[in-house]
Amino acid sequence: MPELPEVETVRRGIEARVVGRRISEVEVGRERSVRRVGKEAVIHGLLGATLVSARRRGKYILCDLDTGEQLMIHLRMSGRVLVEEAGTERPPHTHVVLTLAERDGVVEEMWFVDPRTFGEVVVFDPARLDVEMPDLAKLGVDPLVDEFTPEILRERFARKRGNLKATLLDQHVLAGIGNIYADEIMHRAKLRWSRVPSSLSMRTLVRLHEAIVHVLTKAVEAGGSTLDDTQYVDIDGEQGWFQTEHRVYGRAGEVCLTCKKARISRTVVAGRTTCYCAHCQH
DNA sequence: AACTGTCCCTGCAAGC
DNA sequence: TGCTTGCAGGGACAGT
Repeated sequence: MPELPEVETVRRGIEARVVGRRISEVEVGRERSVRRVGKEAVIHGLLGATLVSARRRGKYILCDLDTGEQLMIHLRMSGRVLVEEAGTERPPHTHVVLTLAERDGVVEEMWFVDPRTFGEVVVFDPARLDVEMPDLAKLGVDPLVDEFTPEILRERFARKRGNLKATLLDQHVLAGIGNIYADEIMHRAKLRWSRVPSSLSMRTLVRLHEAIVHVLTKAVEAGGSTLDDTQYVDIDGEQGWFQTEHRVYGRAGEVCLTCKKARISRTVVAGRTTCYCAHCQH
């Protein structure tokens, strides 16, 4: 499932293969994928435009266009972005196709593919961010893009009386962490999901901060995680391999790789499957 | 204000 | 074998 590392991998692919290219044709097959602003706005906003950058905040991919507008892509659960030569057979659930004008005699297409249709493609005027993209405007701190220190973590956690896992998943607090990396981060920090964020000592916050940066950075280096039951791949169709580094996620019932004593426990927190080691995490 | 539960959607795997 | 059921989950939204 695309979280910060998977989204960052896709962003890099867009930067390498799509930025600088003019969009010569736009096809929208499924209107649900463009539900926020509608089919006409997306087609009108992208046709003839050139992507001039590919940035990311949390799980949002943001591309500046030479028209002054921005393209936003959110993969949600099952979204994928692929670039293939025009004429290549498109996979099922290809909902948006951007044809990239000919370069070196080759015409390519950027596909937005999304079986579960939670993902979306939006074109908007950045001056109207607060109105059109309130979720993006209220996004929390991105641990790899924004300034991120243990002190910032302390400020963000100060009034949080719920549990640590729900807080790590709250995109208004920190942006980019999803279910897999929340579990992996808490295991590295040796913290139980049930800890209360506002009660954590500065020493503990320093440990958590290190775990957040470490896990996300290593996962980005690995190209993200590709799980058995999902089809996450990068823009060239390549899998990530961070799943081989997972120490708790998807390992319920197996022996903990760190203490080699306890078996990984499984429970449901904030509606999400949660895996942790009861021996290592307190 | 902060937190919890529900819903959206499809593919896949387990169970009968 | 072929069906049904459950599960996966990001984030908006409604309700407490």
